[in-house]
Amino acid sequence: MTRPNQAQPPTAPSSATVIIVDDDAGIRSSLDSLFRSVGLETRLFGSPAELLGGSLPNGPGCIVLDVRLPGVSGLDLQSQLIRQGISYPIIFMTGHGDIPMSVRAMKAGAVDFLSKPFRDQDMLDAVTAALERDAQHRAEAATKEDIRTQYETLTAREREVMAHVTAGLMNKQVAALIGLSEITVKIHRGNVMRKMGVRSLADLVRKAEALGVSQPRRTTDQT
Amino acid sequence: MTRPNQAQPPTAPSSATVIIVDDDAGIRSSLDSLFRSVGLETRLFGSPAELLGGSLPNGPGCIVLDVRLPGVSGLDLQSQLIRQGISYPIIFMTGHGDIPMSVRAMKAGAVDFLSKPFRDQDMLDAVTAALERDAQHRAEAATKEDIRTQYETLTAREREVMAHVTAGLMNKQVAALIGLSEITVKIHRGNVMRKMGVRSLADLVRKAEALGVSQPRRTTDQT
DNA sequence: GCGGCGATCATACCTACGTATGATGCGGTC
DNA sequence: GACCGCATCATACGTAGGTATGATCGCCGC
Repeated sequence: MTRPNQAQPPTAPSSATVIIVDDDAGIRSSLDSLFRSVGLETRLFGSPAELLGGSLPNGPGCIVLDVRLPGVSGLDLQSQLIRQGISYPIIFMTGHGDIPMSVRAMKAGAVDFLSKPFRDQDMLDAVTAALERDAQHRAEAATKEDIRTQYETLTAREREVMAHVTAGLMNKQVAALIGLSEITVKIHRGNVMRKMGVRSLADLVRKAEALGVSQPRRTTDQT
Repeated sequence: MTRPNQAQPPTAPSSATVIIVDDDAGIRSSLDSLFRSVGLETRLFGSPAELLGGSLPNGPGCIVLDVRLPGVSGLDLQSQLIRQGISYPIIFMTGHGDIPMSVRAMKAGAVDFLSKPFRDQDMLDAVTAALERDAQHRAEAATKEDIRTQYETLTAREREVMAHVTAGLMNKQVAALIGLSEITVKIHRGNVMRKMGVRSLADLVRKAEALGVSQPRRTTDQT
């Protein structure tokens, strides 16, 4: 099995990694085969500890996780990963699950919850959905990260001015509010536009929204 | 049972309605008592048909639904309500449910999925969560509806100008783009600001974003 | 056919924005 | 101590935005 398609767009499913966590070596092996047969990379772990100890791939992917695991349970691992900011979508498998367990997992954001035995196709469908969700999440996170990187080049004053400007205040109002002359506000404002990589106020407002900066303010009609 | 609390804030839990759908009159009755005991209004239905035929309350609320129902199943009813734009959060109950059923319901947006018999407190917790979700949803929908109402007072030209202006174009660019003089664009722009009830471009941009109007445009640094 | 509304444009005036030039002061760093 | 980044402000000029006044034109409904 050679892989003739290495130079593909990074969002292509074939460059994604499925992280398999199950204490049954047989299950790991058959899932490994299943995912590799459709061109996916895999990483196998026998326990949550192994997963947390080992290094996770950086690229797109998802986790396929048995609920009943040695040490920490799958659901606990889910919470733990969420707390650690590891945001791979999770698909649960279980041999002896019950409804409350599945509901808890889904409430916590699981993509799917499959009872063993499951059909290969069901698992592949779930993984496809998970990878789509991951790709979506990554795209949003990347955009937001770029904006945040730009925002971090701003000085304290520039951030202050940005907040007020994107809230809809005029330069003179900003000046009065933070005790500056209008010309100084203009300079800061110009710096903000340059550092944030925008050429219109509209785009600056959008970036400010993405960052959660700026108070929306009351501007509804009359005085 | 008089209702001494008619003049309350609309978001107060006690003014919310729980819509109960179950074919078992005993269950209906005991759920009715449970919810009324904590100050909630109730509406009882024995089948999906009754629910769809009857008139639903306009105010905040949620639906408590048995999965197994005469005629349409609870899950089908869920899809149907979604298609009809009825967005009450749904809590499922079941006596003989299985995991795939619960997963399907949760994927489709159910708040919770309780197996009978359940503890009263679990049901109340689920309803509380559902009402919170509903309140959140209503607040967002109301805001968006207000903005849309304003947007609908705009003429075709005004909407066109609004889209370009909120995309970050200058008046003269908008004018060239749609073949007008700059002064005409200014007039439309002024009308847009007035009709949309905003006094700053920043606020207009935010409303445009909420409406999904305006193309974000490429403004990243260099030419 | 007349009135109203929307659309179009011109002139004019004022305000707001943006930037260049030049200058001062402060708090760090090398 | 010299240098640098940041912040501050003034003057000045050019562009962009906003609105008022006034006018023409086309469409639609009464």
